[in-house]
Amino acid sequence: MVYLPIGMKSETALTQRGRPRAFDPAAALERAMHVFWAKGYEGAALSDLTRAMRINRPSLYAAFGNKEQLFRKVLDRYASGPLAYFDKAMEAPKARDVIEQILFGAAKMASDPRLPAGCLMVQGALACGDSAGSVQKETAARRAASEIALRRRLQRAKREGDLPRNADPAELARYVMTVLQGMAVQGTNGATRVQLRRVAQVALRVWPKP
Amino acid sequence: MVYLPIGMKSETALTQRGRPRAFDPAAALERAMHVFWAKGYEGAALSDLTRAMRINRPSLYAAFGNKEQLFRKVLDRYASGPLAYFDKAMEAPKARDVIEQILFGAAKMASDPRLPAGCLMVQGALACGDSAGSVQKETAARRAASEIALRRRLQRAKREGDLPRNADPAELARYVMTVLQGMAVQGTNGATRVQLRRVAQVALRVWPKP
DNA sequence: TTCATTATGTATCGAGTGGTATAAAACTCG
DNA sequence: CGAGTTTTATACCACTCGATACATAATGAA
Repeated sequence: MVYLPIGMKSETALTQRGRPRAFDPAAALERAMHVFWAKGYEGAALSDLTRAMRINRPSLYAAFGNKEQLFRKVLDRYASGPLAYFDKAMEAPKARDVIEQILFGAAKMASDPRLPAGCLMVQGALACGDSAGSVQKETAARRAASEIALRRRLQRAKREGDLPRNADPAELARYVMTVLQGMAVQGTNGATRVQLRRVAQVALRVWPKP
Repeated sequence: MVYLPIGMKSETALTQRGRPRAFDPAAALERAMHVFWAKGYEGAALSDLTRAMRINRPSLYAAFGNKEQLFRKVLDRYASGPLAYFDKAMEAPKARDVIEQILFGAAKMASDPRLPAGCLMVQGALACGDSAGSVQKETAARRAASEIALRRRLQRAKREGDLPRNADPAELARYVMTVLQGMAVQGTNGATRVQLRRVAQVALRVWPKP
């Protein structure tokens, strides 16, 4: 499971030396994601994490750094896993489809029975103490980045005549992100998939006809 | 500042005995609210609270019980203070005005420069560890209660012909709560008042004409 | 085998947590 | 003035937190 630096001479190439890992880092990271998702950064104690990941503390530190670095790796995994629907939706040809896929994707994810409720990017570190200020900024920055990406996508749609001339991409993007984040909160409150889908449908009524 | 039990005989009536309080409990509670609001329940350490409240630990425990009871008292204060716009909006005669006042009230509060960003009821205990499970349920229950109150108000509006016959009060109420909670998240991200007002205006476009 | 290397398991560290014991201080009542 | 009562301030408690030291186990290389 060791990734060889490419281009290394075969003479000095290190194969796997020392005692091999007894766990799968990807699976452990997935389990850590669930803990952070359910309890938040501060609410997730290292004992919670190691228990769920089925490794002990030194293994966690050797493989992932420390709690904060583990959380950042979890955020990456989250963005490329449960949140993948977002980037995928951006590739839809029509703006209306982009928004539909985003809203219904969020409704699906935030109420997936196999996953913790809500959204890690929202509830992972929304309000926390000073010691978690760094990860708080990180999640906020990622949320802001999603909004910017969506805004750019809507600006493109406007140039393409896919949105009416009086439409405002910035405020539409912010509106959609607001609904998304609200759906995350609703998810933690136990909202069902049907309920979230209906919220998405209502939210979609504001969409301008092209 | 002692509340006399009514009907007590004047002979045994206790006036203020013992050393008097050196602080104003209402002001201390207000300061505690700001700390919980900014840092969340778990992120607010007792040392943060006592420093902000300008009292020491035993005084806090004597006056407010413990951390959890203090948080519950803070929630009450929050509901009757910064969140008062919500109950007041429910008294508007027309459903459309109710929703407008709620959305613009939230935009105003979540971006008030004199207050922490966002909404205590959302970020106070959204995702947290097991030890905070009780307060987590409390904030979730209060959010749910607000949604029920709003739904009832819209049901009344429908009976009064203030909403079209095909309108669904339950899903409209859930939609409005979703936007509100999303605006709280946007507030923590530093959204300005103008930006939040625009979100409110966009959200209002879904409103059915009566 | 023997050595070097890496992972594991236990046990522990200092710091910070929520909460409290205790005694001095400040008041009212008699 | 005491006597009784309540608050304040200091110091401390047991516990949990994130993080690590250390010895052992398990592998590849020599």
